[in-house]
Parts: sequence; C-alpha cells; structure tokens
Amino acid sequence: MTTKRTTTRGTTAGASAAGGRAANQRADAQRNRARILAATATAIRKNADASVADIAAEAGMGRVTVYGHFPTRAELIEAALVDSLERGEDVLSGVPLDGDPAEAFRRLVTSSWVLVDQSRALLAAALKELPAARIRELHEKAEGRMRALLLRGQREGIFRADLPVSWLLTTTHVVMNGAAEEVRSGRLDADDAPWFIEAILLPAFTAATSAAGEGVR
Amino acid sequence: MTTKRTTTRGTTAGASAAGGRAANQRADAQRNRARILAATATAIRKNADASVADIAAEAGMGRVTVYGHFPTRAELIEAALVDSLERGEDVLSGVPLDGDPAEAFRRLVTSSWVLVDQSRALLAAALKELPAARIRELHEKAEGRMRALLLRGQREGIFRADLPVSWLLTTTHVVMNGAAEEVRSGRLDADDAPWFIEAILLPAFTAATSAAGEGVR
DNA sequence: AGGAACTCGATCATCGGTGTACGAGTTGCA
DNA sequence: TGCAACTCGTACACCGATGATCGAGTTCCT
Repeated sequence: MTTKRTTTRGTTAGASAAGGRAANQRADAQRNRARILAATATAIRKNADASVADIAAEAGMGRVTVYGHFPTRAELIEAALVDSLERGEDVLSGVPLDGDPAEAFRRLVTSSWVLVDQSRALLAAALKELPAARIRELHEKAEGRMRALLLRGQREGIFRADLPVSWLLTTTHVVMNGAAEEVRSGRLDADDAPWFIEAILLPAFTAATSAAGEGVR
Repeated sequence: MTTKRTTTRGTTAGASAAGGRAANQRADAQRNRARILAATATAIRKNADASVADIAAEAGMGRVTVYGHFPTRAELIEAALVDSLERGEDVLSGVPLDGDPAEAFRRLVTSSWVLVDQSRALLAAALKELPAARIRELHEKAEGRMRALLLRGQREGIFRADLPVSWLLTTTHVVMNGAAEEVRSGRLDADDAPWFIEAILLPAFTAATSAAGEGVR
C-alpha cells in the first residue's frame, strides 16, 4: 500500500487562506518550484501555447517533476500568473500616488508598463485556461489602484469627465499592450515606450471637454 | 482507376493571378463555399480556436465537405480572412479622404471600426496559423490608406509631428480593438463605440507638441 | 547515518484534432 | 435524361498533448 505519492503536495490545493506560501516543503523543492514558475513565464513568452513539456525543458528538468508540483496545466499557468502579479504588486505599491494626478498617472504608467510587458503573454495564456472571473479577481488590486487615481483626477478637474473611468482604464490598458507588442516586434525601442504611451494618454485624458464635444446626443 | 477525386479543386491552390474567383464550379458549390466562409467567421468569433468540425457544424454540413473546398485548416482560415478583408475594402474605398484631415480621420475610423469588430477574431486566429508576412500583405491596402491620411494630417500641421506615423497607426489600431473587446463583453454599447474612440484619438493626435514635451532627451 | 522527501526517465492509456479514403446518395447542368 | 459534380457519413491512420504509474536514483533534514 502506502502509494508512494511522488513529490510535493500542491501548495495551491486547499490552502483556503490566501498567501500561505511555502507550507513545509524542503528547501530543495521550493527552489525548483520557483524555477518552474520562471520557466513558465519565459516559455509562454516564446510560444503562446507552450506545452508542459516545453516548460519543463525550459526549466531544465523532467516533465513529471513539473507535474509533481502542479497537478494540472491550468494550475501551473495560474500559479505562474499569481506569482507574476504578486511580484508586480511589490513594485507598484511603492509608487507614490498623491500630488498632481497627471504626474502620479505618469509615474504609475511608467512602472506598470514594464510589468505589463513581462507578463502579458502569460495573461493571454491564462485567458484561455482559467475562468474569466478568476482573472479579474487577480487583477483587482492593480486595477483598483489605477481606477482610483483616474477617478481622483476627474474629480479634481484634471482629467476629463465626459468619458467613464472604465473607458479611460481600458484605453490605458490597450495602449500599454500595444506598446509592448511594438517592442516585441522590434518596431519600437523599449526605452522610448513609456514616453510614447504618455504622449498619447495624457493629452487624451486632459483634453478640454468642450472642444471636440457636441458629437452625438 | 480514375480516383474519384471528391468535391471541388480548391480555388486557392495554384491560381497565380489574384482575384481569379470562382473558376468553373457548379453554382451549388459556390453557394456552399460562401456558407463555409461565413460559418468560419462566426465559429471563430464564438471560439477562438474552433476546430474544422466546429466550423462544419456551424455551416450545417459535414466535416469532409469542408475539406473538399479547402485542403487544410490553414487555407480555410486564410480564405475566410481574405474574404472578410475584401468585403471591408469595398466599404472603405467609398469613404472620402479629402478635406480636413481630422474630419476624414473621423469618417475613416467610424467605418473601419465596424469591420474591425467583425473580423478581429478571425485575424487573431490567422495570426497563429499563417506566416506574419502573409498577414501584413493582406492588410497592406487598408493600412496604407490610414497611414497616408495620418501623414497628410501631419504635413498640414493638424496632427502632431513629434510622434512617428507608425505609432499613431498602432494607437488607432489598439484603441479600436479595445473598444471591440469592451463591446463584446457588454461593458460598452456598440453605438457609443465610434464616439468613444474618436474622443480619445483626436485630442491625442492633435495635441499641441509644446505642451507636454520636454520629457526625455 | 538514516529515512523521508524529492527528482527523473521511461512507459502507458486517453483524448481531441487533422487529413485521407471509400462508397453511396443527391443535385446541378447540358 | 444522363453524366459529372457535389455532398455526406463512417471509418481509419497519425500526431501531439495530457496526466498517471512505476522503479529506480539523489538530496535534504534531523
């Protein structure tokens, strides 16, 4: 009997409370877990739908070892995304959001862009594997921060109020992603990206509402 | 012998010269071909990576019949995209581009958006199936038109010249796609979309270059 | 040092998608 | 009316990915 139960019990499984990281794994296993997560990110970046075998190869280990840590492919993708977002949260939470909204926005966008550029491929993969609700849940914190800033800017009269915050948010999102895509294809230099993004978004968000108004309705 | 050779010889196969449409097919077959193309578009819209079986089901016919018209899945996707783009070209070529660049841009965006909304899912599918060069080749005409308009706007001093045309083009592209995504998820009303798009793009493109300049370098 | 935790390779069953082949039925066209 | 074109269902071979199992080796932790 005793069913040898290879490798570690998945950390993601029960856990209930969020954040309960490395339960009681061996130091060895923790390192490998981290290596797998990193490999997942880079493998997915190279090939949008990389197989578990590809990921294992990228991490320099056997495919079964990966399955030892993450029972299914979906849970692996999710864990990698969570890890990536947590890492991003560490950076973003340090960005000061007070003072002039436009300035704060500029700071936040610049910091965010790097993260978006790194994890957008992972996100795309997760979109096909995880329920949409889970994705939204994971982005809650980062998105909430940006939304709050845009809202404050509107209330203080710095950002235009004739468009809903949700649309400003979406616009910010897609322009950052677009820049990432341009960088990836070599049509845009990575160092210029933050400036290009701001050059579009700031004028668009601070436009005088009377100027181009009167359109429909 | 005589190898019964099921169904039609693919139209896409040799053909060399572009545009040589329905060679010598039976009227029946032509109708079915059109039905398959339409079904491909809607099937892909429902499920990003729909199988040939899904598409056949959507068209209400057997899977083999589809293979009769298009030898491989890739050629099917390509044909559907080509068809979609050609249809779009008919609309776009009727849009007047002279006069005030901002007004012309507004007209072109409004007309384009509907088309983008319809065929963006197809495009995404094609991106994973066809070589990037082929995709670009197909977009050449539509993209060229927009690029020329933006360039004229820059030369006449209506659009800002501190950003390359390619970046303005990309921005236009991603914002339209973003709007399509928002509509699809029900967060934005389809009728409002064109206005939302212009409300972002026009101020961004006509911004005074002196205002937010001085950034880096 | 000893036992448990962990890694690793090989192997296997399964599933879903692609593309081919056959044979019989149906339909347009001359 | 008759033939060729076309449709359609079934069946098959093939491939790649997933996930489980076994039996070893190796490595951490006490």
